[in-house]
Amino acid sequence: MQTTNLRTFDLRETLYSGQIFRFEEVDDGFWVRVGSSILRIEQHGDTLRYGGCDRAFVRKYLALDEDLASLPRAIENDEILRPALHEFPGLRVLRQEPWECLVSFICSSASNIPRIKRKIDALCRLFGFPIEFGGYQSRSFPRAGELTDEAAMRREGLGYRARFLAELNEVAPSLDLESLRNASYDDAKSALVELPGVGEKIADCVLLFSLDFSEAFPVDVWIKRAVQDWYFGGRKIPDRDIRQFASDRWGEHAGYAQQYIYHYARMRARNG
DNA sequence: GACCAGGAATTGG
DNA sequence: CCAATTCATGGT
Repeated sequence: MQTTNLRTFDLRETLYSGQIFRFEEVDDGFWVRVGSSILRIEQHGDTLRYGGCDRAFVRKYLALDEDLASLPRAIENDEILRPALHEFPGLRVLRQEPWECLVSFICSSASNIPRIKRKIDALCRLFGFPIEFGGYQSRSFPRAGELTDEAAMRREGLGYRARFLAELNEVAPSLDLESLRNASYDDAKSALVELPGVGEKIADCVLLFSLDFSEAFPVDVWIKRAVQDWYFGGRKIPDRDIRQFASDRWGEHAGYAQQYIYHYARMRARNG
């Protein structure tokens, strides 16, 4: 177990903000499954204790290397987001591995979080291999090319997403997601929406959560309702106009604005 | 049992 | 181009 010091980072709020689905809170810390690894991560004040990976991985995955100098001001200046920033000052956008992110968010389509978790667990049971760390046992996330059995995925409750995943798996060998980092936001997004089961929302999730496109603004139903209610007096606004609004208002920080809107809206909904 | 959830794809203007 | 409908399944 190693430790590292932090300035502003809130592990708990970050993990519960809808970016990843393979984690479990146990004994004042978290088991986080990523790829074929199991991480144990605990936060005690501004100290992070972790095991199952090295320091470089933690910095990359938790995006502790990110330059957030101009972010607080961008959100602080938005009077609607200011309370969200003050309530969750350590909320961060993680940096996931793109294949796992893409597959996970294809599973997320038309599902709430418990259902998303079940679908992803089913994929790991079907196509992953056993993994263990610190007495915690689980299964690895399927790699590109390993989502081979559409019928099995249907039996395990993946529904119509089974066909998308099987089709995605077919083109996976020629799919270089990392190379999209070198493209413009528009070009990278255009490439992603060509993939089966990937529309603009999921493309934006992959761009924001794994490929460092901080301007990406995924519009799901929570974001749509919140933006309509908070910025447009409750009027119905098309998704395209919501994305344009976000780009105009927050620019390169739209991704973080989205994360604050999503988490804040969901936490408020839970408390009535 | 009807209806809803919630994104993508398809179909019908 | 835009709006309506369909998809698979679990929850109310």
